[in-house]
Amino acid sequence: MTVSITDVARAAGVSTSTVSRALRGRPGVSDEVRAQIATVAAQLGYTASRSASSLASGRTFTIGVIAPYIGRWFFGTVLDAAEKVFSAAGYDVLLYNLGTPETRKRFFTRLPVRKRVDAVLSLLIPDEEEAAALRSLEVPLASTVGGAREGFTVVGIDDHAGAASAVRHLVNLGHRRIGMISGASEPLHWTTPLARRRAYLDVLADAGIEHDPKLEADGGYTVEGGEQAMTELLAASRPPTAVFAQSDEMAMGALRALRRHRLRVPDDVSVVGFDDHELAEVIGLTTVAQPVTGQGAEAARLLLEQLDAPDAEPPGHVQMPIRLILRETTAPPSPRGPQ
Amino acid sequence: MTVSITDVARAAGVSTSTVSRALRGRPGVSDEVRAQIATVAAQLGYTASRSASSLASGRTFTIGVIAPYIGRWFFGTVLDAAEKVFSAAGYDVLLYNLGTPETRKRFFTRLPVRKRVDAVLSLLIPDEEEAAALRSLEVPLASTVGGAREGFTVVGIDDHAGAASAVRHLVNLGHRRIGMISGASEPLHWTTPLARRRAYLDVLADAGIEHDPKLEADGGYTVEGGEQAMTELLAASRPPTAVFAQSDEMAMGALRALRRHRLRVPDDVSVVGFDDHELAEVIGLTTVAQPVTGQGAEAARLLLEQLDAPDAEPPGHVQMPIRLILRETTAPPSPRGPQ
DNA sequence: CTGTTAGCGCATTCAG
DNA sequence: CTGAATGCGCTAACAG
Repeated sequence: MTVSITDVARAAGVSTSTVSRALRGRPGVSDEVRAQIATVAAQLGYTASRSASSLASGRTFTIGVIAPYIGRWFFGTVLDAAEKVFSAAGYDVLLYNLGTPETRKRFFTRLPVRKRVDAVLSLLIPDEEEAAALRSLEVPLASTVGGAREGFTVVGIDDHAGAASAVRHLVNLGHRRIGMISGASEPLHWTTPLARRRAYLDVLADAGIEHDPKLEADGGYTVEGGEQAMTELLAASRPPTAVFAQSDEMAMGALRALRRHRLRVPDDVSVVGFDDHELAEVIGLTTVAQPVTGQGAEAARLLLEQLDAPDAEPPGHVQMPIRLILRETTAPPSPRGPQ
Repeated sequence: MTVSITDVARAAGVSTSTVSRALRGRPGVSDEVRAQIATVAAQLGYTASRSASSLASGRTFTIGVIAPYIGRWFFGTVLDAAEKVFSAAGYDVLLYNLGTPETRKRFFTRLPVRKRVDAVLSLLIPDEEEAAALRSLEVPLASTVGGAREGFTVVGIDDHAGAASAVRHLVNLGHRRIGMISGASEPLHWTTPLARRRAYLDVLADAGIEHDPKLEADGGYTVEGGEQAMTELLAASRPPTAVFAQSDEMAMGALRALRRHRLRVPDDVSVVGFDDHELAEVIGLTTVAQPVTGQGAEAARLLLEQLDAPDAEPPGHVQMPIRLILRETTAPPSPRGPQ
């Protein structure tokens, strides 16, 4: 039924080892024979069985990618970019969507990628135990999120600097009551929201603005969460005149809440997001842009580099540039005061 | 180094076949021995090599998913949903991003999934040659896009009915000059935009409205494309009072163009989209909703069903429900006329 | 219920 | 430059 290397060898009148060498471009085959074999293989529609060749060689030509979500813009975009780099180099991508605690736990205990991938790209921040499990695979590891981590090549951004630039922008515009909608604070090892919050506090302190805990709300990184969080902030006795949302999706939720409350943006309330979501421009959202596609591609590239040169010292942490993009959702506070 | 089935067998004092049977839950092993083996395997941190077991059994427990994009909302969402179903059933997902003509061509000529997957889910519409290539894999095939197709289980929507409901809505509001921003018309086998256009023409004809080719523009399924297309439409001598965009992303681009032209929505121009993108609600976009998550999950489920019962006749075409969602971007035409 | 024996399809020694 | 032999780790008959 399905054509194997033996069929090609027989049809070409050579041995299977010659076929193997010829097709993979290894030395030790005359150009003549090589061309002949290529022709025969094409005719027969031969493709080497990945299972068999990985079993024999130990290499899988497959990269495992683990992510907490796929449908969400940031992750889909990183994945898209990384996949292109991998496939261009002849690697396949094995995808694991680890959104729920159960799937996540099952993945790390059973480690289905063991002996199945040549490297792993993580789009989620593993806790210490999970990181150890990944290291036990003994393959190159990379990540596009979180801070530096032993055994991983992390291609990230300076979350503190990014968040600081957003909040400082609001301060410079003259805002004093600045709220924040933060990302999920639940998994403690998820350092991103912590770093961004730290920046928020630091900038306020620098500006001599007293921190008001009532001006903080959790938006869980979703549009709905952002909407709820904004609603909470508006319910305060003295609502903010400006809000820093830790992600564009939450910022969009905030915009919706403001619209429902008949508040104008930026006249009544200013809003800054974080990410530069593909629709941020459509909406006119002021935000901190991070090179999402670039992060995915760069992480993939660095992983391939390690695969090519296993002995070289892998880079630990690569910082990608960020920049504040001013659009239409921020302005000086209304002279009439909040509301 | 890495622990194999032989190590487990030796440690448990049984043969490798018993270990194999025990760990895969096959009959013919006493509960006692099975439990013992499970313990030993866990202690040693044993995971069966997928390469070896697929080579031996012919089954890969892997599903190939091919998509034209991943970062774009529709595809990311379908993929997310499908992956969850597959992984819950113990299957891994091999992802192929076939966005460019080159990657696409390479995939279909080399067919890297051959002997590597137990089934294929396609998020793109293959042309006849590509479909034949997939059929040659001799594994169950499913798709979430396009119309019925031989050898495929297609979980789609009634594009004609969906588009018709959108255009009819505009007609019912009293619009006579109704424009359309269509999806990429380039690959001829891409039937979706054709079906939606057909519906547009049909509804206009039904309403006794003469079709004006100047009221159609191509938006290539992107936000930027939608913006450009809308700009073109506005440049017409008699611009439309309402526009049907074949995707929400193009509708969002249209909204942006309208804003730039200082036209109010829906007062000056009404806009309807298609998809119910996650941000459509945030923007208040009237649109035709399709159950994207449901389509991905259902297609995955049907594929697994075929894997479980290879002899059963696979369903050819499953129609998922659609519905028009009225929000804030559509209203009767302004009594003052266009502009 | 359990062990023995053969491959699955290929890459890689080692000879020639 | 080429072919013959060996084994990667596992599953699937086949015996017992």
